[in-house]
Amino acid sequence: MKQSQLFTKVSRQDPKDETALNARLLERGGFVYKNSAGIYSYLPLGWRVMQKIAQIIREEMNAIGGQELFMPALVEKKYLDATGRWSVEVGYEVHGKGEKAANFTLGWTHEEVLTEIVSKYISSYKDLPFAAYQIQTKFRNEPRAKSGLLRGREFMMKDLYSFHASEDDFEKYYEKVADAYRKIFERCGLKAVYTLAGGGAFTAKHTHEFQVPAEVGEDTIFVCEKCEYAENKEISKLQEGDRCPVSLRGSETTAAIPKGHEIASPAARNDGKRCGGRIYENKAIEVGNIFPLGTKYSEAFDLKFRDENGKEHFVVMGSYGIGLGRVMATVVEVSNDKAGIIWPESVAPFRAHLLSLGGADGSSIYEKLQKAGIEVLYDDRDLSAGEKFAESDLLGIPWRLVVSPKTGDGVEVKRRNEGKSKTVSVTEALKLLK
RNA sequence: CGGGCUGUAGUGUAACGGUAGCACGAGUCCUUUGGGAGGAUUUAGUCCCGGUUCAAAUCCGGGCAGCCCGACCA
Repeated sequence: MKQSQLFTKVSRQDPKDETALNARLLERGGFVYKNSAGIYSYLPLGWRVMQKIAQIIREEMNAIGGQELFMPALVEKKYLDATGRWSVEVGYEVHGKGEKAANFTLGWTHEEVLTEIVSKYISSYKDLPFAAYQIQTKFRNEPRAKSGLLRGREFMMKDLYSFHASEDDFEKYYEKVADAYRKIFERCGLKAVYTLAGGGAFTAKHTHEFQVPAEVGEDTIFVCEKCEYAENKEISKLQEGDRCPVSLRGSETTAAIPKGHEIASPAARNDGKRCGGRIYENKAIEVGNIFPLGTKYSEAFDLKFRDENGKEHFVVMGSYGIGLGRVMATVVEVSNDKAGIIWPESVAPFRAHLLSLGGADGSSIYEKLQKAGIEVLYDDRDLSAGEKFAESDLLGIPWRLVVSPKTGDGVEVKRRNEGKSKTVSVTEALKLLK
């Protein structure tokens, strides 16, 4: 894409009244536009990042058998009445003009909707297990939207739901999803800590969150320095300075640690006894969560199956969420410098940022890059070198290519996260970027 | 939902109760071109409603909005 045609522009100054780094950098760069507090438009650059994140999530969800679908954003009252969640305050009630009472809510979660759908198709143990997910806008009536994209009233979420014939089967899948989540966050360039937590409005059981340590985070977690075992402060009995309670190899699992948790960290498998590492307190951003739902929703919608003996049972369920905007904002929070964002290659809006300086024409290189299938943003505008460099740094595209009278037939290549550049032939540059 | 702070061109900011100014941006023209270039010229603003006053961006009341703290929360 040619930058001269990009309708958004970067701003030199931070937006007023915005302290969260992700909001400042993403708004300045023209990745997002704030329409209202906690409500954002994703502009072309930001939307490309979201698509990259969505694609990574899709690949990992599909890899564990997730079937993608798409459910309504308008959820009829009857669904939430079935579980007594109509009155939960996080929802926005909606009604048509002229109707007195709200008969719908803007979907803030979809357990009920999907469970009802599934109940029309599932009848035998042979139909289980399976999992389905969607990537969709969720609406939550946040009393206080804050921290840029981190807590919004409207946000893109991937929600996966799984359906099982037994608790055992569910638990196996739960671990599978946890692994998929680890891959997703790693691929997005995030170091997420698997954290034991509470379940809020979704379940009375313990759940797990994926937390990325960051000052701006609104959660507090206790993390073991050694094995990375972590608990959310909301439910934890730990304190900073405590010794890690995890029993390694799971042979001495304490009551506080749910089954399966002892394999949270590969490091934990190398030792035969208690971990004993020091516990640290950290602020963290919750980028994903996984919930056991038990039979709460299947009971509400009479979702049953018959086993081998013809006996009826309720389906055991789990739900698993990732906030896409929150992932994007978290990447910005943990990957930046004074000049701007440093996108990991996996989620960057473009792979290369080509700048032409001093009236040089970069169009032939631009075409070659495009022909080679490399996503490139070409800054073909008539601006000073300093301005182009500064904007390029702010946008944070991983590879910067410069053509100018100085570079002759070659092209100067620099990575966003490195200081030095080198001038190479165009062929060489294409090879580097492949 | 409680508390605090703040609302002035597109953005960031100034103005004692008395002429709304500056910078950046944007438009046009010329000159420039390796770390946010220079000149000329144009553009555009006091959140809303009410009150006090000869006079309100400024003081008062009420809304609305934004940010931050708390409560709440995927």
